[in-house]
Amino acid sequence: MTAPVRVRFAPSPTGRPQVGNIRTAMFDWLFARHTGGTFILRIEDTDVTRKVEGAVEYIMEGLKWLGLDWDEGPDVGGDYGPYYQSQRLDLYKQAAERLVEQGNAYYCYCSPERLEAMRKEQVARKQPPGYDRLCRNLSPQETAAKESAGIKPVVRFKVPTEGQTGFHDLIYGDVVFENSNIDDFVMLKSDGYPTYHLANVVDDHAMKISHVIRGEDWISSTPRHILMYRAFGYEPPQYIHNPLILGPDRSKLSKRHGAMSILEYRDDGYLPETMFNFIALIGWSLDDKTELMTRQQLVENFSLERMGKTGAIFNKEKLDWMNGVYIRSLTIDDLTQRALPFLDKGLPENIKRPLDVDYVRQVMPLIQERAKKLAEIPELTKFFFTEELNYDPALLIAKNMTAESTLKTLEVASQRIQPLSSFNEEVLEALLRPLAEELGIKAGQLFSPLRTAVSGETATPPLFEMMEVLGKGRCLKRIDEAVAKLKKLSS
RNA sequence: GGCCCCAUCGUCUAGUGGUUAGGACACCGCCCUUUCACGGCGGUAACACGAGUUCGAUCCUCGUUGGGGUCACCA
Repeated sequence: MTAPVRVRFAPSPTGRPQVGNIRTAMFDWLFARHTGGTFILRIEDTDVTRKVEGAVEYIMEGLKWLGLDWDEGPDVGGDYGPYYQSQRLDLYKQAAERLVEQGNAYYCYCSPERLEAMRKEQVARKQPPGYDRLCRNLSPQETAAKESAGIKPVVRFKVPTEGQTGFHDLIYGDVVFENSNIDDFVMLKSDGYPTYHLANVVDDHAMKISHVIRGEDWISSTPRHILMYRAFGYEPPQYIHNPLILGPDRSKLSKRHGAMSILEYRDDGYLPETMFNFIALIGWSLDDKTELMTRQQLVENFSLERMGKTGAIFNKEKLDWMNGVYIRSLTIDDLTQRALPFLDKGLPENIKRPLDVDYVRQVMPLIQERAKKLAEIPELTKFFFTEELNYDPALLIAKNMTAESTLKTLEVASQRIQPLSSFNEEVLEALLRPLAEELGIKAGQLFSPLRTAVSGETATPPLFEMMEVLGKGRCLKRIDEAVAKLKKLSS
């Protein structure tokens, strides 16, 4: 019989959730949901010095945004709490003391300064850096002396000096390390907090975690964990290390690369559907062609076996493409609702708020297939909202046209548009396309100045649809303004 | 540097002891077209190298090279 699947995402609250960590959380979640297991959120706040205020909230915000709901965690509780490691200090202390009593660990009184000097020297002598085990065999008298001197010790694990320690990773297979290459690492710090090594072993066991999914950068410390499980007499969980997300230079993705929190992607206007789909595809694939998948499809198809073992560069261009695909798949109402906050934030301040939702809804179809991120929608649509257009009058003049001919063309267009009783795409097309012919110019030579006159831009949605949304009054006013600009230009 | 991991187009990837080595992004053409997009069609582009095993290796083994990770009282 196999134990029920219980996986945890165990972030350290040191800032905003990075995509690499979020990906691990996604794999945890996908695996739990696929197997009907339990997904647990545990906060590893054992480094008082690195703790960042609000980080836990950010992490939860990021998870929720992607729809990664947890079954047990700090806010929802569960049978294995508390879910903050800072609230489980006694457990770690007891565990550490137990190993000391068993002879698997010992108190170390070495000062940070001594350790620092030791390391420096080891590096200078080209020796592999590592604790020299000075305190491993302290006599009771020496220990007593250190204690009475008031030195707060750390607890170090007594790593066997011979033999090997290995484990079977579900992705990487068997990985074996020589014990002689592992130093006596710290389990419990002098402030009474555990290190990651101790805390994760104690908690994963206490919380009955069945599978540990984490970044590949943890592989080299896994033997320490195995050694601890053995010392405690616990059965280690299954390990699944996944390859890292790399920056463009192929090194581990970090702030140096502008790395970015998942929340920044949200604020840039990437849809959660996109991020979910895209991130799942970094290091995992279904087959040789399926790329666009819903959350549900991902849950159904996810499997550890199809995870790769090579690090992957985060391909931003492809992300943009995929986001465009998802934006295009939205209904107009949905797109409108999602765009609203971005418009509110990104449109010039002098535009009246709140925005007219119905008007926004009319504009959306015109940019839906053009927007790659929600955050670029204000720029794409600003001329629908602003009164004043500022553009270089020279942009009004199309190919093989002059200021004079353009001026004349616009004047005629204005005259013809004025009497229109209905003002929509069809009517405009029926009026303007023949007009170009009548004037003896190409369609583009008429449409292009109109486009610029009406929008102030040279790249816009289709002219007639745009004019329809803008409305007759505003279009005429803008055409007349363009005429005035041209007059000024030629005078 | 020690230890560990990895290696298919520029990028993300599929793949098999015998394939024209497949897909996607990007890129380049062409088409559509009032601009920009979208869309359609087509194209350039990869098995790091060297041995070995084998009738035959991209695929299996070893080595080389390259890249990455890790060596804290951080996770």
